[in-house]
Order: sequence, then structure tokens, then C-alpha cells
Amino acid sequence: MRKVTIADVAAQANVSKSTVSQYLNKRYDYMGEKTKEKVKAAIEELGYQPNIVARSLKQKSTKTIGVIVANILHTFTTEVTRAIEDFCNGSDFHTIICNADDDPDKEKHYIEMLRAKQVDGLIIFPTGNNRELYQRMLDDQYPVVFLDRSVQDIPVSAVLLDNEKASQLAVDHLVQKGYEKIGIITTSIINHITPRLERIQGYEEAIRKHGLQLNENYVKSAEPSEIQDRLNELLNLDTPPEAIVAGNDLVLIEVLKYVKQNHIRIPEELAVIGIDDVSFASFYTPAITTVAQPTFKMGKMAAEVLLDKISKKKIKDDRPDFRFEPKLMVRDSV
Amino acid sequence: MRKVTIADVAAQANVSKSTVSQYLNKRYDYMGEKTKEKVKAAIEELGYQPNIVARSLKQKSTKTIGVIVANILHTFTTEVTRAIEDFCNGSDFHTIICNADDDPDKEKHYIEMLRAKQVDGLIIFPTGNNRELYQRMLDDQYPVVFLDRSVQDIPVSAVLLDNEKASQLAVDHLVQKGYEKIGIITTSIINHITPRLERIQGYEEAIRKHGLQLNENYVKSAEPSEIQDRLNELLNLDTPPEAIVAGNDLVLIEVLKYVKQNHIRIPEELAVIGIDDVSFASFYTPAITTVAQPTFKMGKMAAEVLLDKISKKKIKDDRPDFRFEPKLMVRDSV
DNA sequence: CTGAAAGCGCTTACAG
DNA sequence: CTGAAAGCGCTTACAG
Repeated sequence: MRKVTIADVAAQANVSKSTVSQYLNKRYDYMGEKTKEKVKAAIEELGYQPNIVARSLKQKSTKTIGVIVANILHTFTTEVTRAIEDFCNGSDFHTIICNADDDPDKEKHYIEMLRAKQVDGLIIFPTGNNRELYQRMLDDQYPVVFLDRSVQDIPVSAVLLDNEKASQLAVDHLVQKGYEKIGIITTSIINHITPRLERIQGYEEAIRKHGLQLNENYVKSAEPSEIQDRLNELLNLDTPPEAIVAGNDLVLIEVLKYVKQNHIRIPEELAVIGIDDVSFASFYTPAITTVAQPTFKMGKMAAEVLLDKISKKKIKDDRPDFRFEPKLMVRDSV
Repeated sequence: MRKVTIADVAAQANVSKSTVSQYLNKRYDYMGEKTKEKVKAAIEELGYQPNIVARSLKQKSTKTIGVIVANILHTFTTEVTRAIEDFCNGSDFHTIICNADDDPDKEKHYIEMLRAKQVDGLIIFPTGNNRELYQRMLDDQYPVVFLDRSVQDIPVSAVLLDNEKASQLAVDHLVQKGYEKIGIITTSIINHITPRLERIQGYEEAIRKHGLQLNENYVKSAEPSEIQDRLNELLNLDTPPEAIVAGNDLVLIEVLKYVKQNHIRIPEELAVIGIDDVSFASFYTPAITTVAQPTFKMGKMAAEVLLDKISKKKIKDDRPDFRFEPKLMVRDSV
């Protein structure tokens, strides 16, 4: 079946392509009633659908943004992504999601690919290891916003959780419940990922604030696959921690697996609190106390800021970082 | 910053645009070594990136597919979608995901929008209520594959679970464990959604096969928000079921919430088995016995079939349905 | 109020 | 081995 084009419609309606185009773009200002009718009829008769690729080429706008996430496995990522899509759809923008899998090479490939596809802007959960590329986008005045993580010395606006506050909330709650031996486990920090560093930082400050002894053996970071081992070390210390802060959802899951396997009772033998309000927290037994991120708001903000940059053309970042408040969800695991 | 185009490269290298284009498309057959060098140098010097939109317009292929899911909230959906993206990325295709939210109007909008954007094909989890549109795609020889659901009398190839088998597996296991009073709850069937209908069908057959009494009070379908009420009815019957098959992940979650709120012990007071191997099944207490769908394989197959149709141009569907085997994951909830 | 013409940035037969 | 020209399907000043 041959595609019907604007030329076919013009012929059918006995007007010029320009007129059809005007009609399509709702520029009715000077269009005669009868002309409008004719064009409308021709479009319906032929089942015409405009070719957006052609329009994009001319208008230099694809009404599409790219989202490059670091790791799609986090619930945080899926929820934020969902919010971005919702917001964009509301503004008639499409969204292409790519998963960099924490791999800078993949991230590079996606950034280049997406820009070649002429997406109007990019939301990136940066791996942090493509500084030249990030800088180039800045130099090109290309619309970008970072999400979840920021990159040292790259002044791209970033939408972030107040991560220090998140672990402070966790520690405060634990202390209030009478715990003093408190450990924290995060995923790997070898790449200096913002939220992990800041959560450890916040933990340490909170410990000090409460006049507790900061024990560096109580702070562990590792790949998810190694977390069970780290936990094992932790709980076999001479004076093991009595409470654990899980740095994110993946860590929490590993903790829960370990706990189940070793028949440890929560919270009697070990108190557990997780950052990221996992889906099963409320109906798990015991229900898990967590620190929730406002994922929906954060995604919406990122999309809003990006679409704003896109429409303004001027990319001025007088306020590069947006910090969001975490929220304590008290349940039964501490 | 002005975009650098193929014309700039040509000027810089002192060759024609055609030659640059040949180079970009790796048609080196007749290209002189020095020419190649010159072009390469010019591209690097200018930091040239081809404009894929222009290429797409000419080539009538965007190397992008659309995926319209019925409801992004199912883990099945997110996992399958992930598999599709992985497979497509491997073939240098991009993926645009849209969530129809079980709303036929949204589905219609996305199908039209995506086709207008010239995506090369579509994977759809059909709502079932846009028959004319589905038929039109068939008439247009437009590449489509259905996923999770099929639509009566619309011969589009569909990638499906063997749903009857799934509930049979569940019932068989329950019966083997000594249960005879077995109920099933699914999400709403008012729209005749394939998997729900087939799962109820399979349940009924299995019940009969085991010589058990088929009790229609034991079969419930409802929106997620009403499932708690249905459960309440079910368990307050004169002879309530002693085991429940949860028709999908969302139903399972509602069941678990209900169970927790009412302090019902699993499996002592109520055996529970869910279709969809939810993320927390293995470390929940008790660990949940489930029937798993091969989500990764199903997504891969859908993508494979679609890309195949796209490359063949000929859309012949001599084998419209692909059925996948569910797998019983025995744990502690029954 | 409507149309002719140029142009967006590529690709591709075809000529030489 | 390389280039001139046409064309993909639109939009948009501009002329009338």
C-alpha cells in the first residue's frame, strides 16, 4: 500500500500543498470555510496521516526526549521513568528509554545515538565517566538534565534526593528506638556515585550528632552479589551491629535474603531499615520501615526542567541542583 | 552552535556530498584510499554526526519500533519490555514504550502517533477494543505482533503464555498437597482479556480432571481495588476455600495484604499460589509458591518475530500464535 | 485568502 | 572512482 502524502490530499482537495499544511497546523486565520471543508474531506477520504519524520526534519524538533538510566533494575529508576513518561506524554513528547547498565561505553553509545536521532533533549542518570561528552553537550547548549546523580565540575542541573537527610532520618529513627550499634551497607562506591557517597556521609554525621562511636567496620560497600558476604562479616564481628541501614532497594533485598536463610528475627535480633520504599514493604512480614524517595515528583521535575530548557532554547542553569526531601515510613522492622 | 552537515564535511574534504555519504554507509567498493582518508579527517575535525531523521525520511525506515503495553504496573510487563529492549538494542533498533493504561482511547492515540512517527513496527499488548485499527494495520501489511493477549478474529501473530497450563500446574500442585477446596481470583474479565479467561478455563478443567466439585462461588474476578472485598466474601462462605490461586501479581499482592491484615497463617489456614513469579517470592515469609512465565524468552520472541517481519517486508502469518510453557516454582506457601 | 518555490539533511540511481 | 541532480514529505516566508 502506497503511503498517502500531503500531495495526494492537495490533489484530491484541489488546493496546494501549502494550504493542506496550513490546515494541518491549524493556521486557520485566513482560510476560507469551503477550503477548510474540502481539505478535511480529502484527508478523511484518503485516511491521510502526516509523516512526522518529514516534519521533524524541517522543524528541527522531534518532540522526543531520550532518557538514559544507569540501571533499570532499581525500583527508583522504573518509578522515576514512569513519571517522566507520564509528564512528557501530557506535553505531547515521546520518550526513548535506554539502559546504560552502569557501563560508560554504553552510555556514550546511547548519548551519541540519541543525539543523532535528533531527540530534543536528554535526561541522564550519569555513570560519571563520560566527562568530555557531558562537557560537549554543555558547550553545544544542548538541553540535558541529570537525575539521581550529579557529576563533579559539570554544571548540568541535577534532580537529586537529599541523600544525607535520608540516612539521617534512618539513623535518627534507629537511635530513638534505642539502637546504638548501627551499620550501613551500600552498593559499590568505586565510581563515586553521588547518592551512595552522600548516604554514607549522612550516616556518619548522624552517628556523630548522636554522640555515638563511629565504627568504620560498620560501613560496607559492595556489588549486590557480594553483599551476603559483607553481611556475614558484619554480623560475625566481636560486637556486631544490632541494626542495619540498607543503602538502596537492591541492598535491602540481599539483607532480607540473608536474614531468611540464617533464621534471624527482625527486629528482635536485627533491626532493618531501607532507603527506597520497595513495593512489598507494607505487606512483608514484618512490614519494612523505609525511607521513601518522592520518585514521582522527582521524575516530573526532571521532565519539567528539561522541557523548559527545550522550549526556551536558552539553557541557563542558575540553579543547577534540585534537592528532594526523603520521608520516613515507619513500619515494623525497627 | 550551528549543526555541521554532510555539506560542511564535503566542503572541508573537497569532495561531493555523495562521496561523504558513500563513506558513511561504508560503501568503500570504489573509493580511493586518499579520498577515504580525507573524508575521515574532515568528519573528525568537524565533529560531524549524521542526522538520522534526514536519513530516515529518505530511507523510509526509522530503525525504531513502538511497544504499547496495556498496563505497565505488572511485573510481567516490565520484564518483557526489558527483554524487548535488550533484543532490539542488539539489532540497533530503538524502542519507544507507551502505556495504554488499559484504555482503548489511549491505545488508539499511541498507535496513530507511533505510526505517524514512522516506527517500523509495533508490539502491542492489545486492549482488544480497537478492532478497526488492528484490522487496518493488517490491511496495510504493517508489521505488528501481539503480546500476552490475542484478539478474536484478528490474525496477528501473538506471543502468549500457555495460560490454561499455568492454572493447571497450580491446581495440580494444590491437589497433590491434599487440597480440595480451591478458589481462584483474577483481575476483571469484563473486557475478555485472553490470559484471564484462559486461566479460569484451565482452572476449571483441572478441577474437573481431578474429580473435584466445581464451585462457581470459588471463582472471582474484580478490579484490584475490589479484590479485598471479594476475598472477604470468599473466606466467609459456609465452606470457604482452603487454597487460593492468585491470577496474577497484582492479585497476589492484594491477597497477601488481606492475609496480613487478618492475621491468617499461610499455608496453615490458607494455601496461596500465584501466577507470575514476583520479585519477592523467594524471600517473603513464607516464601511464595508461584507459576513463573518465561518473560525474558517471550519478550525476545516478540521482538524477533517483529524484526523479522520488518526485514522481510512480507508479513505472512502462517503460524500466528506462539505459546510458552509456564513453570511451577515450589516454595513454602503451599 | 491561496499557491509556487525553496529548503530541511540525507541517499541513490546514473552519467562520465 | 567521483559528482550533479532528483527526491524523501513536509513547512514557511513571500508574492499576489
